[in-house]
Parts: sequence; C-alpha cells; structure tokens
Amino acid sequence: MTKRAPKSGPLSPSCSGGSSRNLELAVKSSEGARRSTRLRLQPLRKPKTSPKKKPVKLQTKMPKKPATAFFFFLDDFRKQYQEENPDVKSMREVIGKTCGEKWKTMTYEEKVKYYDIATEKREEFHRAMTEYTKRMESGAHDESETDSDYSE
DNA sequence: TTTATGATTGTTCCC
DNA sequence: GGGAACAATCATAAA
Repeated sequence: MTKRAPKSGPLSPSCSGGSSRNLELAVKSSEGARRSTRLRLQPLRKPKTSPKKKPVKLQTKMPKKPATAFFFFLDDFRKQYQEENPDVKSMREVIGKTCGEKWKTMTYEEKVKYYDIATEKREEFHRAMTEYTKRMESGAHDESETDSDYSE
C-alpha cells in the first residue's frame, strides 16, 4: 500500500455549478497543450531505475509541473496546523496522513476552491510550456541560456 | 554542505 | 486502461 492511490476521479465537475467551467477549461486546455507538453515532459521523466528523487535541475528553463488541488490544500493545511500545533516538529509525518484523511472527508464545495486554483495554475503551466516548446523548436535551447539564467 | 527520505493526492504521460 | 513519475514541504539523517 502507500503507493499511489488508484485513479479515483477528483469528483465530477458536473456535481457542482461552482467552478466546473474552470475544470472544463482545464480539460480543454490540457487537450491542446498535451502534444506540446509531451515534447518537454519527456526529459522530465527519469528512468525507472533512477532513485525516487528529482534530478534537482534537469532544465532550469523548464516550467515545473503545477501543484494539484490537494497540494494547495496541503499548503493551507500545513500553515494552519503549524499555528495550532507549534510544538509538533515532525510535521512531515503528520501532515501527509492527516491532510490526506481530511481531504477525503471534505465535500466538493470545500475542495472546489482548491481545484479552482489548481486549474488556473495548470493553465499557466500549459501556456508556459507552449512558449517553452516554441522556443525549443526555434532552436533557442542554448545551454548558455540556462546558465545565464542564474546570473541575472 | 549537500542531498535523500517520507507522507499525502492529483495530474500527466507512455506502453 | 493502468502503472509510474513528479509536483510542495521540511525536519532529519546520511554521505
């Protein structure tokens, strides 16, 4: 267990009239950006034999994957938890489980604001990736560029 | 000093 | 369709 949970849909967007539009948008935009993302998400993937951790910086210019709704909730939850439990230092052990459990008990209406944020971020991510892909195809993937990025 | 670990769910991609 | 990787965070451990 503890592996990745089966793909249980993040609640049907049609369940609520709240920001279902955003969710629809996300679906549409992802469909369009899918091809583009594939171009640059490929190098993002590490070989299966690689350790679990991220390669730190494969391509600094590459936009990172946007956080999911759960992650935005996690961020909120973490701050709140820190305020309520300033003595608890082993947050990494508690937050994950506690937040996960609470997430499951939350209603769609409670979650929808986080889905909203995640959707916006995802759209930004897709736009950034489209731009990035264009630059790559234009031959703008200069190594010195990634380096100079630091020396701004 | 630097990097990996763990714990969670959602999203995305490849096979 | 399903499996796998990666996204954030951060105290702690290990190299």
